[in-house]
Amino acid sequence: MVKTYSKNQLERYPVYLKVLREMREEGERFSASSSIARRLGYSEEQVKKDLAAVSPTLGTPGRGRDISSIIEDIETFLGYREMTSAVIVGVGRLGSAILDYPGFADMGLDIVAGFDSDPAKIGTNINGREIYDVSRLSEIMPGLKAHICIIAVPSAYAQSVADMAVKAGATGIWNFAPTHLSLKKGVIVENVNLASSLAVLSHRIKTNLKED
Amino acid sequence: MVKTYSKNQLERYPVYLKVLREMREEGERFSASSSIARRLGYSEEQVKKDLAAVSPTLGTPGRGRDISSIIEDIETFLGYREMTSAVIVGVGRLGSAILDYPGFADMGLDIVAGFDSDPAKIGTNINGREIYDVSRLSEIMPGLKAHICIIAVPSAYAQSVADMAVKAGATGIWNFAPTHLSLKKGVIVENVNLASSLAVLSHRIKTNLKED
DNA sequence: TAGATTGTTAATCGATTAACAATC
DNA sequence: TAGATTGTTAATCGATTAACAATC
Repeated sequence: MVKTYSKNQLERYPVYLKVLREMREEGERFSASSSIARRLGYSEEQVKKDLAAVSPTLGTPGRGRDISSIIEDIETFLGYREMTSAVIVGVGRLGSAILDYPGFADMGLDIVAGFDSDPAKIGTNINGREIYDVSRLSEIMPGLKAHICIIAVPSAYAQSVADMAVKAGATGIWNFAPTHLSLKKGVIVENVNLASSLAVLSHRIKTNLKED
Repeated sequence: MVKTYSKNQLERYPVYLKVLREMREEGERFSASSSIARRLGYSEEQVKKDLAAVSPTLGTPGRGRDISSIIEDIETFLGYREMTSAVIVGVGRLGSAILDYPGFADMGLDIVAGFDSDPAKIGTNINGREIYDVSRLSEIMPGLKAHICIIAVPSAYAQSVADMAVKAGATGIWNFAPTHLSLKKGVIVENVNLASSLAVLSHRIKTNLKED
């Protein structure tokens, strides 16, 4: 009887959070599933189910849910209220964009160090995070107590970086390289695949045009 | 009897492409669904269905499919063999990383111009693409025949940029800002939402740990 | 009280997996 | 020919939507 959450469902929670915070900014105190659904283009039933699945705080029939409570419940569910350490490998343009983005801290993700192979970058500091030689990954990572490795290196190096990271204790890989990684069971890989995202966009546009 | 493709399915095609190109590099000429499935951790049936859905070239029982033919068929299906023009709004760290990435051209996406509000960037050139003042978006975009707008501005500006882009003829929005956009029916929005991606990763790691 | 919205069970819809005849 | 793998139909599984009693 353990609750399970599909990938799609998990992806919706940060979206709810965003909208609920907006509603709170606008001065609302309570929100009905129907109003959230309308804003997001979701069905009302889906919103009800999704929120009930993570919120022990019950809603009030006739009035809706207390916005601050759901925000808190979603934040707790998503792990935003405790910090997890991560390292990033590859601090090129994309990697430094990630390091520079302040939002991850609010999501409970603390990127504590960076690694790169470029001598010009090694020893520097990006946003207070030291950049080390990637060859020292397995030496340094365990001491940082980081179990998430963000991979932002070119495709060709991604698999070997992932292998090193797993040896150094990574249980989760956030892969920004446009390539598939094979890792032993038990290691979670989440891919940010722009080619896939673009495929969806292009196909939808094409299909949409044909309909007219 | 028109074939339809789910979001998940569409997202898989670029992954197949990557693996098939690797197999070709390795000197293979034919591939069985089972071997592709094994590499990717997909089920064999899924691979068979996915490939059959986009490939008019039939496979050979007992031998598999001709790798070069499927590659060609997937590329055609994904629209990689004809160019579509796009503009990008916001050329900060993320925006310039996107402009700098050479891969999109191979996916049929031609980013023809950039827009920003920073006077220091306006009038410059990134990778051969002129950067214009964002206030001139509606004036310049129609002449570029670009119907896709990539949004890489801070959240607060994303909705108004999207509205401008749609007025200027955009039918597709590739949204990298961490916010939900509301647009009129018929405009396709595809979000690259790192918060959602991280939510999936974190939850999977947590669940995984509990299982042990 | 009446209206609105909750939480939840049942029905539907869609996607994935299993099974198998066809065939190179 | 026998083995392998195809393409496709049927079965299963899971997620979304519909329906509705409970209640503030």
